[in-house]
Amino acid sequence: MHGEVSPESKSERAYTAIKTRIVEGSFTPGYRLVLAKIAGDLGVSVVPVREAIRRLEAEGLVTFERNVGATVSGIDPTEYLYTMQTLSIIEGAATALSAPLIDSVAIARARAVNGEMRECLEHFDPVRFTALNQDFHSILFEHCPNPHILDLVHRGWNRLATLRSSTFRFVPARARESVQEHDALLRLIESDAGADTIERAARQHRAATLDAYLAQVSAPPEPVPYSTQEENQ
Amino acid sequence: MHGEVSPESKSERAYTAIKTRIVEGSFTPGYRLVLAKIAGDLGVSVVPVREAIRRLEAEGLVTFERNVGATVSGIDPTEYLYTMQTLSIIEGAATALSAPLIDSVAIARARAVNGEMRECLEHFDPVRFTALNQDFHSILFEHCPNPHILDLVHRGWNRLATLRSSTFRFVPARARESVQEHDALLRLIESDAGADTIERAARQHRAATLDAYLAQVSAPPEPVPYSTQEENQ
DNA sequence: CGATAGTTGATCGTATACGATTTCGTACAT
DNA sequence: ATGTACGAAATCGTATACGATCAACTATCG
Repeated sequence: MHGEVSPESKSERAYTAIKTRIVEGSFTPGYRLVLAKIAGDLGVSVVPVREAIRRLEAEGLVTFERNVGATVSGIDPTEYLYTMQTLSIIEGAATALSAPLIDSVAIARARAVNGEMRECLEHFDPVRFTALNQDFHSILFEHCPNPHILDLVHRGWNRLATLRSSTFRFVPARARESVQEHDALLRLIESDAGADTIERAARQHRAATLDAYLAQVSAPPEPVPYSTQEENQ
Repeated sequence: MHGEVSPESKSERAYTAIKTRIVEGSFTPGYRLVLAKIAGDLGVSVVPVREAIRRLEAEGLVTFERNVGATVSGIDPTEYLYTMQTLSIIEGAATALSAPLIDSVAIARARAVNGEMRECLEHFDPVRFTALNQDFHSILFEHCPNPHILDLVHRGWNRLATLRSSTFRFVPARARESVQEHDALLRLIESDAGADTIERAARQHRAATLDAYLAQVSAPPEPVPYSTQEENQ
């Protein structure tokens, strides 16, 4: 048992391994990515790991500083804001472009997922709800014919995943509205509403979640021990 | 005595060097990026070059294939289409977000640039016109407060630069319309039109260039797959 | 007691070396 | 003449080695 043809390079494996741990949350924001450590864990040398980290850097999942090292990015609360805003635009467009290509089967699946979300509202589990939320939206934008846009949407979701906020943990009230808006969105798509209408609705849907979050964090008295300056609006 | 403290790593230098040559066009699409060659030219080893290429790969400027190598991407004409469509969305949003922050000085500068473009129409030089076009739009979106979006706009422009088509070489007729639309866009911004209006105008402006290009390259007047007919609602 | 210079350890940056894979040309057989 | 098999050259992938840099700690001086 030797020489199994490995279809993916070690660099690739390092990339997916690190990315997975970041997205799944075992590498939390701020986590220090030490090259030798990771290389050791994966049983490879540092060179492939370096390449992997360069890619992750270009994607914005990790922050890199010369002669210091890489850390999982996403601590900054303004980062969340920027990411959500960007995603509202990109995902809105992706959903609109995708809409004409969504068949009734996909609609039914989306509706089923949204049903689960509705059930989930009872004994509320923010993490599960967020996961379902991603499933739901994936169904809607995954048919987007423009691969660039689709890629940007995925990157946006990954970024959000690193922030691990589960958003809805902070604004549980928003969850209920969210489910309703999902239904409305599905109806729009089903009725072949104009791309413009769908785009606006999808963007608005996400923007509303962001607004709810912002309203929430600006009210409570407990300031975060890190940096809490900036962003007045 | 020893070399001046170099604030940037060789990896960094390799990155900017390669990127510059791609954007400036001395590395044309399809160009084969041989690691050892580049390393030799830059007087470094292959390791930093590999890292640089990984980053460029993640940005989409180069395409990478395992055990084969990297090539400057952008040969595919559909790539142009996808990039333009994506950019129309991103740049539209960036311009709209930027608009409220554009002061009269910037407006004046933009108007001056557009004046040069108008002059340029006489003895038409597509390359110069395209460069001015970038200057013009840069003034409009550069104030965008969301760094992610701004970054995406830059990446989009870079991608376009690699395709080096100068677009207007293919559709010179579009140049004249373009200048007029620029004026209209400036008027909208000056009059504090709604973000929505500005976004729509900016997006439409770029989409129209894309449509003109598509109409040009496909002689048979087929309904174009990804054009911008989405004004119904 | 506080501040600053020196020292040590951890970690990064890059070069070099060598095995692995692909590509392409050439010779041979049909 | 065409197709296949073999082999050599080019290029990539990864490991290892070592110098460079940064951060933390300690010791010494005021």
